[in-house]
Amino acid sequence: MPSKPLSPITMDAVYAAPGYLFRRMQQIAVSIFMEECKAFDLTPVQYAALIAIHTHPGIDATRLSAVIAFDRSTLGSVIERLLAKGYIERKPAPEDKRIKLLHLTKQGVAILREIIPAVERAQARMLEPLKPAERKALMGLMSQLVDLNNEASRVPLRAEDALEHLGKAG
Amino acid sequence: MPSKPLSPITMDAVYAAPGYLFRRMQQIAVSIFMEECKAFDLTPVQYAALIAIHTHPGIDATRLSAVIAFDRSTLGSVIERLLAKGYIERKPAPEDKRIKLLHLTKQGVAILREIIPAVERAQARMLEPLKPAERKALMGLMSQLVDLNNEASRVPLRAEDALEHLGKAG
DNA sequence: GCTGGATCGTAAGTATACTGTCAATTAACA
DNA sequence: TGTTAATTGACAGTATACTTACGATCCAGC
Repeated sequence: MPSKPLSPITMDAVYAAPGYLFRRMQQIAVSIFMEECKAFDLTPVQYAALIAIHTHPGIDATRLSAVIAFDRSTLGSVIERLLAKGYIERKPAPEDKRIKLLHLTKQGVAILREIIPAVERAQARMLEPLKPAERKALMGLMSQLVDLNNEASRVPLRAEDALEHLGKAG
Repeated sequence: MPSKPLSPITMDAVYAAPGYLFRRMQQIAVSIFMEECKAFDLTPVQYAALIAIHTHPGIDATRLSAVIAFDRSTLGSVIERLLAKGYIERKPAPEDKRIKLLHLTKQGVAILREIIPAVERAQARMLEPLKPAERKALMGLMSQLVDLNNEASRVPLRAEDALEHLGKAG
C-alpha cells in the first residue's frame, strides 16, 4: 500500500521548480533588455561580446567564448553579425594562421558608449519589483550558485583564458 | 571635471549583472536537465509541455502556450516533435474547426512516469551547491521576481487560461 | 444574414544554444 | 624528423524563442 503512489504531476510543481523559474526569468530578462535597447540593434549576447572584445582587444573567438561562457559554434554567427554591422573587425594573427584576432571598430566603441545607459536601466528593471535588500540577497545567491555550478554547464566560464593571448606565460 | 568619465566597461560588471547571471544559470539548468535525462529523448520544454497536457487533457495549443509561458510560434514545433515521438495526439475540436485538442498517448503517460525521478534529481542538482536555507531563500526570491515581472515578458504566464476549454464560463 | 474584428494554427525569417564533424594548422613527442 | 595529438574556425543539424504575416474560422454588431 504505497502512500505516495507516484509524483502528483501538477503544474504547481512545475511552477515552483528551479529549472522552470530560471528559464522564465531568463525570458523576462531578455525581454526587458530588448525593450530598453530597442533603439540600438544589439542583443544581450552581442552586447556581452562587444564588452568582452573591448576589455580584451585582439582576443580570438575560442578564448572569447570562454570569457563570456558562450558556445563556440554559436559565437561564430554572433561574430558574423557584429562584423556585418561594422562593430568589430577580424584580422589574421601573424604567428598562428589558424587564429583570427578581434577588435572593436570606432563604430563599435561608439555604440557601446551609447547603449550602456540603456543596459543599466534594463538591469535595474529586472530587479525593480524586489526591495533593495532582497535584490542584494538574490544577486549574492545567484552569483554563488552560478560560480559553484560553473563546471556543470557545457561551456564553463574561463575568465582567465582571456589573458593567454598576451604572451601565454603559463 | 567629471569624476566618473563613463562606465568603466569591465567584465566584472558583466559577470555581476542580473541579466548575465540569469542567462548563465539557465544554461547550467538546461545542461543539468539534459544530463540527468539523457536516457529519455525529452528536452525541458518538451517535458513541461507533456506535464501541462497531462494536467489539462484536451487543451489547445494557444492555451497551452499561456499555461507554460511559451511563445505560441515555438510551441508549434514543440508539438510537432512530441507528435512525431508518439507522446501526444491531436484531434480537431468538434465545435470549433480552428482548434486542435491535445492529449497524451499511452506512451506519453509512460515516459512521463519514467522520467519524473530523473527530472527531480536534475532539479535538486541545480541547487545542490547551496545550503538548504539558501536554496529556500533563492527559490522564494525567484518565485516572487518571476511573478512580479510576469507582464514584462512577451509571453506572460496565464495559468487560469487552462480552464477555459472546460465550458468557458467567463 | 452579412461584415469586421478577433482567434487559431501555420509559416517564414532571425537569433541564441547545443551536438557533431571537418580541414588546416600547430604543437608535442618518439 | 616525422607521425600523432591538439587546437582553431567553419559547417551541418537540432531545438528553443521571438517577430511578423496569412488563411481559415468564429463571433458580434448591425
